[in-house]
Amino acid sequence: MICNSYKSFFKILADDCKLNIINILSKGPSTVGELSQRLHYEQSRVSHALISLKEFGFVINKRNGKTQEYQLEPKIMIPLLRLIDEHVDKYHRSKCTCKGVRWREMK
Amino acid sequence: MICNSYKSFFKILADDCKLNIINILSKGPSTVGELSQRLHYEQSRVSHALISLKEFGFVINKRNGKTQEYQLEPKIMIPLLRLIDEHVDKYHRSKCTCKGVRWREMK
DNA sequence: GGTTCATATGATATGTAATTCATATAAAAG
DNA sequence: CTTTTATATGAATTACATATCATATGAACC
Repeated sequence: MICNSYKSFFKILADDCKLNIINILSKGPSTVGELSQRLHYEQSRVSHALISLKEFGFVINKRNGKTQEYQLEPKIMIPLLRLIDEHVDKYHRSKCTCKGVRWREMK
Repeated sequence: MICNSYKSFFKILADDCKLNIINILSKGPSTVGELSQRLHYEQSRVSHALISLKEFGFVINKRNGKTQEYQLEPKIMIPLLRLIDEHVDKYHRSKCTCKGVRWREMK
């Protein structure tokens, strides 16, 4: 493996499952089970996604007894999401059919 | 199509070809042919990549006679690349075997 | 108008990462 | 120490974006 950090950076985030997770975590910490329920995803699907997000430093976790609480790594995720929001607003507001809705869950 | 702008944002960038193009364009504008030569990519490969970058507002273009000159859209790309550099530095310096090299072309 | 150079478009095949399913670990509780 | 709850791991299939190849458009020059 060489210096393909940029590719990994984007590839990891280019996924409905992980983005829906990030969207929920942007409102506060959550556990694997909670995410799995709210998104109607298999537990293992959420777990796989969280682990790859964690490996790249997008989320951090803390064990609480049996459960594992995940949250966004604020230093990267907050400015990143703001940057994307601004870009999306500017370039794609017109192309987006759902007015005022910044986010909609994706299968 | 619904509001999947976030997914598109990352999906478009999660690609060696487009990232190598962005890397070159970060040093200045270039044409399809120049990029194709420098990267040893098929012309159509570069063209496809540039068009999808353009559709999402990552690059802008200007026709110059027969050639088409592409450049990065500075408002989004400059802060984005800086943000990623910082994150990659912080979280992955240790995992990267090639010291001091920020970028290496990828097949 | 015909030819050449530069880029774009479209359809199919290919390659890679996510999903799924089965199972393993880990922690608490009885 | 067995059971239950919560999460993680691994292997195989599936799904989807990219690469390729063939062709089309577009601009300049004769």
